[in-house]
Amino acid sequence: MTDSSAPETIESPHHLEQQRRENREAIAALGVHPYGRRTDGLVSIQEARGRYDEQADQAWNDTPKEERGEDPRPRVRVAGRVVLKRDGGRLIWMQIRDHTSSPAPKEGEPEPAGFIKDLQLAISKRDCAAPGFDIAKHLDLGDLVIASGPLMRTKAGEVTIWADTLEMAAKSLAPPPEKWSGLQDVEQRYRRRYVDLYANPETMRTFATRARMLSRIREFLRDRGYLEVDTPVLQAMAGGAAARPFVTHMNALDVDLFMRIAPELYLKRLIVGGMPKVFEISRNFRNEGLDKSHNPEFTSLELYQAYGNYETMRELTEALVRDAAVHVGESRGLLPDGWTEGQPLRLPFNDLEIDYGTPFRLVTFAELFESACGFPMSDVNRAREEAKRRGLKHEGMDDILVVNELFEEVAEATIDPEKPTFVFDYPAALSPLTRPKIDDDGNAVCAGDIALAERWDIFIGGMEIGPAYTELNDPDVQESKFREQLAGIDDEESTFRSFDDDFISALKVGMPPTGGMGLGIDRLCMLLMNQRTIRDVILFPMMRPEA
RNA sequence: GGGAGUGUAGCUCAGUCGGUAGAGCAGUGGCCUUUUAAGCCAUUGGUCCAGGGUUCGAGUCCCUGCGCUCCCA
Repeated sequence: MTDSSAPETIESPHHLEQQRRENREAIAALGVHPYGRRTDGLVSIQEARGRYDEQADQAWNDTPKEERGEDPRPRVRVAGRVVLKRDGGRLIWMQIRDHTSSPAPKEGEPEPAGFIKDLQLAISKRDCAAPGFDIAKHLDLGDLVIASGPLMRTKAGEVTIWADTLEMAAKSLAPPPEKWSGLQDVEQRYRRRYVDLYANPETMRTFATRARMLSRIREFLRDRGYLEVDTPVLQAMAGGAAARPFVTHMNALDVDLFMRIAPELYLKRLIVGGMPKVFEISRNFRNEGLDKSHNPEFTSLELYQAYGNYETMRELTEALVRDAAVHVGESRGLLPDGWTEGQPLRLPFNDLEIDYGTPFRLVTFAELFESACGFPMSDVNRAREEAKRRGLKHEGMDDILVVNELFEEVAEATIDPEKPTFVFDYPAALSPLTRPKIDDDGNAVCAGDIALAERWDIFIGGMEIGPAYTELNDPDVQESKFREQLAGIDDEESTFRSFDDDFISALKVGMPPTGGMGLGIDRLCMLLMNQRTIRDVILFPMMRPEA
């Protein structure tokens, strides 16, 4: 920075950054590199606290200074971000934070499960080796430091590293959020997640839990013999779901491609090829709106099992969701002591207490429709009247779409949100990739005139978490389903019907009877981690680009 | 798309009836070797989202636009 530009810099809104640059220079002038170096032997704050030895500390304190020999107190080396600093002249106190630690709860508030408090450092002019004390003098809140020394407890009872070395790990040039209230601005929390993560440790906990949940799901599936695979994100045809795709262009081949809206049609090709049990935890992309349960890119689990059906998938899904709930509940300290299979396991979600422990509820589409609407879904004329009365879309729409509209508006709302619920046997016309339901004699099963399909959807906490099918494996029926066009279908639904010639070819090779399911991972995270919006379980949610 | 709310210092927020822009934290300069959101003294820091209007005078009232949040579709 030249002298001529200095006045301008001081006038600029970044004068706080300028002051930090000056502190960086002061540290560099001590011969210390302000951005640190490789450091081995670090322990987390959680580990450091665990190593504190009360007896050794007592023994040391009880020994007169002149009789002291080897210091028996455990030594640790810890890295962290300076979140509080109290400069006491020749003794400087700091609190440092890492991914395991949090600020002390406000007065009167309880400590959350697994709470680990930020760690205190004492940097004494007398006891800390040069240039540690001089570094400490020039530290700003937000700087990253490495301290080592014995673990002791102060008069006030605070476990502390009485540092004998203090090293610089990185200078922070950005002014940190307010030390007590953290980063509150919702938009800034998403845009600057790197600040949110350290300033609001609850955010760190949420994403650590999400990662553990995903590991657990993979372990659960691996243990049951499912193979994790990767299928194309860039697809010439976006199939397998009803959604508007993102379009992109591939220069080398000069073709337009779509970002996948679902991996379904590729995973089924793998079943054709002879992989018996596959799953993919995939990022899908849907060019639609943003709201508290929709992000344009989102994570889902899709899974297929040869020689299974939608019942197989129900059993698996219930076990998987319960297993995830147990593990998340455990890590949040919400699992009742001595919990065993079959007992209620209630996890909070907003105002709800959702029970993942006892068997999930099973209900058919037709039953739910009739109990909510007061007449059977096969009475399509009443359905039309009812839709009209309620001001729902109905004109120019196929009967079955009117029934579906009514189901989504009226019947779904009657599902107990505190009780995970499988809704079975959707109308076949709504499920073009699903095998029609047949009885033991091979006859189509209908509700009145409406043919049913072997599909369920699972609802938890008022959200649809995922569907499952007995997969349609008859290439001729699949081909006619692709060609079938319903009147009044919207653009998104019509992508379901886009004709994938190669997929038909695959089915012609022969796909075994197969059960398949999909599960919205982000929504499952919202539920199990009690987060109100999908943006609180996605590290970098979609935001309008800044101007 | 509709409705409600909101936008003020780096951060968290006040700002009354329209009358010279405020606090806490952070920062800067001091004092302090057991502090706990340390404390004490002094102090820097503002395009009040943008544009227009009303008015002697607008952070405040009106209009338009933009951003963000929540609710509804």
